[in-house]
Amino acid sequence: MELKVEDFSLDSTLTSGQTFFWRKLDDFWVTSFDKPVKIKQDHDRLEYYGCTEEYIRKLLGLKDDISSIKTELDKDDFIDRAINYSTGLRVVNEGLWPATLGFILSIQSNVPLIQRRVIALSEAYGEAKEMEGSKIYSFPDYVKIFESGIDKLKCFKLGFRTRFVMSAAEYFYKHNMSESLPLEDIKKRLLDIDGIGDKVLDCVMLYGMHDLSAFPMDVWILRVIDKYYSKLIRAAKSYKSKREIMTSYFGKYAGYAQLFMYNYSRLNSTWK
DNA sequence: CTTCAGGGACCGG
DNA sequence: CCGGTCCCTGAA
Repeated sequence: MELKVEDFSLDSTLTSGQTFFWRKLDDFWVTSFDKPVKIKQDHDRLEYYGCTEEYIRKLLGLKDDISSIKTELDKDDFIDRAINYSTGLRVVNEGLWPATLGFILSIQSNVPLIQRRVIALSEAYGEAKEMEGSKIYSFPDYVKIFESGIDKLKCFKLGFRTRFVMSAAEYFYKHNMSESLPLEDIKKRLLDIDGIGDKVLDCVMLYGMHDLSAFPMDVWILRVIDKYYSKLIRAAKSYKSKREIMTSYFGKYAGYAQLFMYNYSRLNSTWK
């Protein structure tokens, strides 16, 4: 199966720290959020197996009108540079639970470490499925995590994140966390989970629910806005007040501005 | 060997 | 709002 794309880069989208459950096997990127899927890009052509075109377009943010979004966000010199540096980048839409687990595991961690943790958990709490002869584990299941108990989870050396992961698994197990709930209800519920604060919440809403108005601020973004948007944020000290200012500045697509700025700010990072 | 930071959250004051 | 602390890993 294949699909034409424009202003899209599979490599940069999947290695930009939004999603942690992809592996590159030969020329293909492979994942299994529920069933095994593999995708390869050749210029403006995406070649994919294991799912529908609709699935791909949703998962990789290909439904977004990226040129309109970039035009609307292009409000100053700095974001203009970030936009031009981020050709092909899209905000993914990987689902509520995958984003919740991924960004709990991201706390005080670097990207390769997060990826290793998700892979390791998938081999214990995911389901092994076959794809063209090779075994692919699906995303860690919160039911299995909860039912297996805390002692097993400790084997994965997640540090203080162990109880956070169990808290999330228990919450998803016991409550109805449907993605079709109103966004405000989902936010309120997520904050009841031990290990989800403002920042992780914003990541889950942006990358898990594709709420493009969400504006997660990690240490890199905070450095950037302190430097380049100091006039805007002025007296704002707290996370909430800074977020309020930045989202009202960039508008309903603030999440894309955040992704471009994050990507641009990591030019000199150690793992790129 | 030690030190430090990595896409923070939580608790106490 | 501020500052200390939490667990683990890898780089310096």
